[in-house]
Amino acid sequence: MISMEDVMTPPNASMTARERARAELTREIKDEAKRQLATAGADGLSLRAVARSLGMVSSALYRYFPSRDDLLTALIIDAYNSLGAAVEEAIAAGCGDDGNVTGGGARGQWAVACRRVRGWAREHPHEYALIYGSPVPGYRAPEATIGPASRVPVAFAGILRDAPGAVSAGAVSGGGQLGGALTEQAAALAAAIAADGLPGVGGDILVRAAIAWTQLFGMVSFELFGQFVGSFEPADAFFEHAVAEMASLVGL
Amino acid sequence: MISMEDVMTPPNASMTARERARAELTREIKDEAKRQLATAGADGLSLRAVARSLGMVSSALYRYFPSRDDLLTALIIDAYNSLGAAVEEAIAAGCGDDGNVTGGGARGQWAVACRRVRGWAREHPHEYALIYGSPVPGYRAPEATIGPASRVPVAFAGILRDAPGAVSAGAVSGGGQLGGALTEQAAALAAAIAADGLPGVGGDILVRAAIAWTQLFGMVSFELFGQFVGSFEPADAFFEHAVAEMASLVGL
DNA sequence: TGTACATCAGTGAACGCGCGTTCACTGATGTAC
DNA sequence: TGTACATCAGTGAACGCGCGTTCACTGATGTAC
Repeated sequence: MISMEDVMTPPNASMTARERARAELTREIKDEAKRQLATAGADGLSLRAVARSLGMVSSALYRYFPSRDDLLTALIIDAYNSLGAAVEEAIAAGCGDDGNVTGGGARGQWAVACRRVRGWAREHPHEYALIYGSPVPGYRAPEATIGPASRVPVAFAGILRDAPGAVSAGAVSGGGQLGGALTEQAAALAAAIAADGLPGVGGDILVRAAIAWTQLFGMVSFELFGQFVGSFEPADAFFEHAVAEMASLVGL
Repeated sequence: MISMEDVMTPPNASMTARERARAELTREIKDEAKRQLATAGADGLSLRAVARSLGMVSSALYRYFPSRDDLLTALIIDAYNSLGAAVEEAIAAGCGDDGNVTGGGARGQWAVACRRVRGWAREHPHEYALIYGSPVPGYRAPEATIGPASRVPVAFAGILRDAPGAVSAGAVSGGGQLGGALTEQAAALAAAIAADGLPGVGGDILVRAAIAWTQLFGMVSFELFGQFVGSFEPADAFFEHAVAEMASLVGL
């Protein structure tokens, strides 16, 4: 069996030549696989084609990934982490995709985070499709993807938590108080997040973060998957407008 | 070549036996193909497997669809039309998925339309993935899909148009006036729609409809594609809450 | 420092599979007179 | 109403292709003494 460390470990001075070669080739295999996603999609990802591009024989890949699905899983985890890190860094730097400094404050952070998500998606459309597109039939994402997948929503919740006046913002403009079932789900989720070491996020904030999060990814998916063709394409102006509207909706 | 009429024509009394058989088998092929989408996804859709299930030899399908891509196109058009009709009917009837009559008015219509979209998607998850999921690599949707694809957004725009006070609602809560580029795109789109025979929809309304539309499909996609696992699942309560919030956002 | 053994990476052949599409064909259905 | 011909539906064999995965193997790298 091949452990997660094989997939994650970066090259390191204290490694043997064998270990260094292994880490490097593992990365090269994933890089080539990502390149192939672009032309064939997740379904068409072929171990044989990857091996061919790397000048290896296809059976050699089984030294690195025990099956095609494990390679897919590694790509999915990489994609979530890449997007998550990009968003976290953008929020921390308070800097947009285009280099524009957007005035501080939670509303500015919100805009910056949205732009970074869109920017990342446009830079890596096939990795985006891999994680936010239709599921690959017959493939079930293992537990290990859950953590990386939550980085973006958690980052969004963080923006809302740090917003002035967030604590008392139980009721948003139009929806009134949360319903009973939703309150329970949100509280359970807040507890789970607190147990993971990120306390201080109220359930109502999580609900608003989820609304913002779904809206944002709805827009990005529509743009990337071609639903805007013939209407709001290019989507830049629409995106900026919608981001501003959503900021107001979630109380920023 | 096989024309679109072959794909669309329903059985009819004035047809010859041959024509009736052809219409019926065309439908059966599509039905079986839809069933297979569920297990294999769009990429895995196989002419041979469809033929096998129908007790035919694979080459016989070429009498009905000139290639696998043409069959896919027919399925996509069917799916758009099925969803579009469901939403239009729900709005006209003012009745929700669950049979609840939601009080009249634009806000009630909005909720009913949203529930119907979600309901249809949950009833036909694989057809939903076909039209709103990641694009099938190597497949380019032909022009013929554009009309059916626009039925839902047009229906949403219709709700907003008929809302009291819609005409003067140029500025929504948080975003202020539309930017220049967005105003132009919206105006062009409004003109295109008017030319198609559905006049009276202002550009600002189209922008709001698009915001609502992306939010709605973002939620439905997240639910169907598994992004809510471990948080707002089941998504019913969250969905209802978000729909109410969005109604306010778009001025209903 | 040098040797003996264990571990690992990569090879090449093979297995068994399913796919889309073409083509010459047979037999049934439709049409024109 | 009956016959002659044209059109169409479905068959079965074949082409050429690529895939994931297994397995016994060779040679290089690492480790323990």
